[in-house]
Amino acid sequence: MQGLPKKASREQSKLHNYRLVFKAIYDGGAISRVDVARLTNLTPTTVSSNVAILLEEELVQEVGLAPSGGGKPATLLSVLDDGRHLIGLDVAGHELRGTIINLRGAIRQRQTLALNGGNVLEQLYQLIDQLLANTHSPVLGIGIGAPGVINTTAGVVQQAVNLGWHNLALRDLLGKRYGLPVYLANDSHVTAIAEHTFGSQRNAANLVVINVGRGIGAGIFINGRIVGGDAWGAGEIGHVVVQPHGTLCRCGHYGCLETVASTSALLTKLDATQPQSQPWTIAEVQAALAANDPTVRALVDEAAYYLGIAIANVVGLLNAQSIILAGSLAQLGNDLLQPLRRSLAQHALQTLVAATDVQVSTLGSDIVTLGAAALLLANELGIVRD
Amino acid sequence: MQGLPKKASREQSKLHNYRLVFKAIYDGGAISRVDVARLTNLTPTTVSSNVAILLEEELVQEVGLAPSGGGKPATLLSVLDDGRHLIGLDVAGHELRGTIINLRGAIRQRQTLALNGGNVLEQLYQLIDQLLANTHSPVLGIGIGAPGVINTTAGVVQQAVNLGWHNLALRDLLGKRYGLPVYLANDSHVTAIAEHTFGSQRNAANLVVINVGRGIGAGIFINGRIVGGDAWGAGEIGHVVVQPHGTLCRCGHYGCLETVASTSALLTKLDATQPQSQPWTIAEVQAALAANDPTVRALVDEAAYYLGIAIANVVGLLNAQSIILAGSLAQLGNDLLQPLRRSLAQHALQTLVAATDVQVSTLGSDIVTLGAAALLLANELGIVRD
DNA sequence: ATAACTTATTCCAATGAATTTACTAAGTGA
DNA sequence: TCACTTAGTAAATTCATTGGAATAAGTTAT
Repeated sequence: MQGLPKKASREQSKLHNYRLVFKAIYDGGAISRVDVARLTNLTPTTVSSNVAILLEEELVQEVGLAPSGGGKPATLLSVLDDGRHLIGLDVAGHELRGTIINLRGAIRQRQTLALNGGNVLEQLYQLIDQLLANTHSPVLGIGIGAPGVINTTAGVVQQAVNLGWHNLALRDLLGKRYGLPVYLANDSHVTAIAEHTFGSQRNAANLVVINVGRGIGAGIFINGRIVGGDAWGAGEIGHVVVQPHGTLCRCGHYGCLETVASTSALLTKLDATQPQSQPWTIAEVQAALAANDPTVRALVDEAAYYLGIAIANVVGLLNAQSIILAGSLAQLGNDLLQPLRRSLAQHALQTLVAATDVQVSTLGSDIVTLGAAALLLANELGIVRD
Repeated sequence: MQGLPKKASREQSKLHNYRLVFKAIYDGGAISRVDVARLTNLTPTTVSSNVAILLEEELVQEVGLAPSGGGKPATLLSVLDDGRHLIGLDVAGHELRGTIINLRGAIRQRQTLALNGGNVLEQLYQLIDQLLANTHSPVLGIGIGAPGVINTTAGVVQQAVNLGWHNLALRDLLGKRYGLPVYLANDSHVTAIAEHTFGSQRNAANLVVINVGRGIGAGIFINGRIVGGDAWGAGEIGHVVVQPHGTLCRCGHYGCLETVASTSALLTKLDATQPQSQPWTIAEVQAALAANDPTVRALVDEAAYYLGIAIANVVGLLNAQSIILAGSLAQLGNDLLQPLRRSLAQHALQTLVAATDVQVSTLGSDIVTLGAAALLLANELGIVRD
C-alpha cells in the first residue's frame, strides 16, 4: 500500500513545465519556441520564459533561423549536447566500468578498473576520481547500475552477494563525498532505462529488455515507468521454470531458464560436448555459427527456444510490443533471434505475436553505464514519461 | 512511443489538490481538516477551501468533534457515502448484470438481464433505464466491464467476439444517450480495479488478479496503475503454454493454461471421468471436496499446480506481492489455494515466494460491476494513484 | 517600392491558487 | 482567571500562467 500522491504547488507546476519544454526541445532536435508551444499546449509566453532559463543554464542554445513561412522566421532551439556531462557507473562482478557521457548519450570518456579483491567501495571512489579529473564540463551527477537487490528510492544496495554489500547506503556515501546527485538501480533495470532513453525503442510506453549473460534478468517499462517490484526484485526471470524436470539450478529448483538459456549455460555445455584447450567464448560461438557448425547451432537453438517460451509468457501477460535482448548472448544477433521468434510464435497468441517486435540491443557493452547515466538524466532533467 | 506529458496549469493543480483532499478524507474515514493538511502537506488554508467545496458538492459531511487534545477540538469530516451513486455494468457472455453502488462500493440496487439473442446494445439500454428509474441520488456516471479487446482511452470495444461487437464506440453512444460520463475496460482489468479499490489489497502498488472462469485472464496493477498493454491485450495469460505437449487449445496451440486450469477444463474433465446425469457444477465440486473425493481432489490439485506455475512466472517477472484469485474457480477457496501455494514455492525463488501473498477474492459475483464502478470513481473523483 | 499580411516573439497587466501572517474559536491545565 | 494549546478562518502576498497588445522580421500583392 502506497501513500497519497504529492500535492501540486506552484513550484511543482513550474518545474514540470520547465522540464516539459526541455523535453520537447530534446525530442525535437531543432525546434522553434512556437512549435514547442504547439507541441506542449503551453502558451508562447510560458515557453519563452522557460527557454530563457534554459539558455541561461546553458542547457539549450539557439542554432539559427528556420526558413520563413510567410512571417518572421522562427529561431531554432536545440539542446546543448555537452551542456552537462553525466557519470555512469557499472559495478560488474569482476570489474568496474565508468563512462562520462553527454546529454545525448555520446561517450566522452571511458575508464575501466579490474577489481583487485580489496575494498570495492575504495576502488569505486578511485574510478570516479579518475573520471572527474579529466572532465571540465559541469557534471550533472552520478548514476550507478549494480547487480543485486537495490532500493532505488532509498539509494541503498540491500543485497549484492558478489560485492559483499549488504544494506549499503551508497547514494548518501557518494552524495556526501562528491556533492553531486546520485542515483542507483539494479543493472538489469538500468539496461532497460538505457534502451528506453538512448535505444531504438526510445520512449516506448511498454518495453521489456532481457539481459542474458551469466544470469538472466529483465528490465521492464510499463506505462512509461520502470517496474521495480514490491521488494525491488522485478525482472528475476532467470529462475522461471521452463523445463519441469531439468537441470538443478543454483537456486535449488530444477529447470530454471538460467540453466538452459544463459550465456554461461551455453558455454558450459559446449565445454562439455566439444572441449577445447581454452574454455569456449561467445566470439568462438559466433565464428562456429558463421561456419554453420551443427552442434553449436543446435545448442543456440535450444537456448533460443527456451528464451522464446519465457518471452511468450511476458508478452501474454503484459502485451508489451517491444522486446529487446541485451547481454553477451545478444551478440549472436539473428542466429539467436530467428529460432527465438519461431519459439515465441509457438507459445503465444498469434495476434499478440504478430504485433510484437523482438530485437537485439545496439548499445553494446556500455549499456549499463549508459543506462545508469540515463537514470540520472531522467530524475534530474525529467527526460522521462509521467 | 507515447507523446509528451500534459502541461501543468493552475486548473490542473487545483483539481489535483481538490482530489487529493477528497482522497485523504476517503481513506481517512473520519478525519479533521488539520490532519488532512498534515497528511497531504497542503496548508490548512488550502484544505479548508477545498473542504468547503466538497461540503457544498455534498461529497463530504461534518460528522462531529474529535476529543480535544489540549486545544480546540477538531471537526471530523467524512465522505458522504451516498453522496453519489455509480452505475456498474457487467456485459458477460450470457447475461447483463448491472448494479448501482455508492462511493464505498455498497450495493444499492442490482438488476440482471438474460441475453435473449437479440441486439445486445438495446438490452443494455434497457438495463440502464431500469437502474436509473429506481435511483434518486445524483448519478456520477456509468462504468462498464466487457470481455474482449477494449480501448479504454478511446472508449471503444475493438473486439468482443461473443457479443458480436467490433469497433463499437460504446462510450460515446452511452454518453450521448444518458448525458453521463462513461468509462469502459476489459472485464479482467476491471476485476483488478475492483480489488484495488474495494478489496482486501486496497491501494497495493502492485497487484495481480487472476480471473479463472471459462477462460483465464489477469488484471494487473503496476506502480499503482492498471496495465493495459500496447494493444489493450495485457493479462491474456490463459494462453501461456504450461504443458509443452498438452491438449489442443481453441487458440491453436497445445497445453495452454486454459486447457488445464480453467473452470470449464476442470468441469469437462469431471464430466468425462465421473459422468453424472447433469453436467458438473462448481458447487458440486465444492461438495465433493468437502467429502474428500480423491478423483475430484486430484483434478483440482492439477489445476492448482499449473496455476502455480503461471503465478510463479508473474511473481518472478513483476515481483508483485499481492496475488488474488477471482472467478468461479476461486470459490474453491483453500482447497485451491493450498496446492497452488505448494506449486508456487516449487517454481519461483524462495525469497520472492516468502513475501508473496496469494488470496482468494472476497468480492463475490458482483466483482465486475464493482470494478466497473471503481473505474468510473477513479477517473471522475481521482480515487486512484498517480 | 510600398502596403498589407503572416508568423514569431516579447512585454505587460490580469488572474487565481497557494502561501504567509495574523486572527478568532474553543478547548485544557495551573 | 490566566496561560497555553490546537483548530480553523480571513486578509494580504506571492508568483506562474494567461490573454491581449506591441514589436520584430519576414513574404506577397499591387
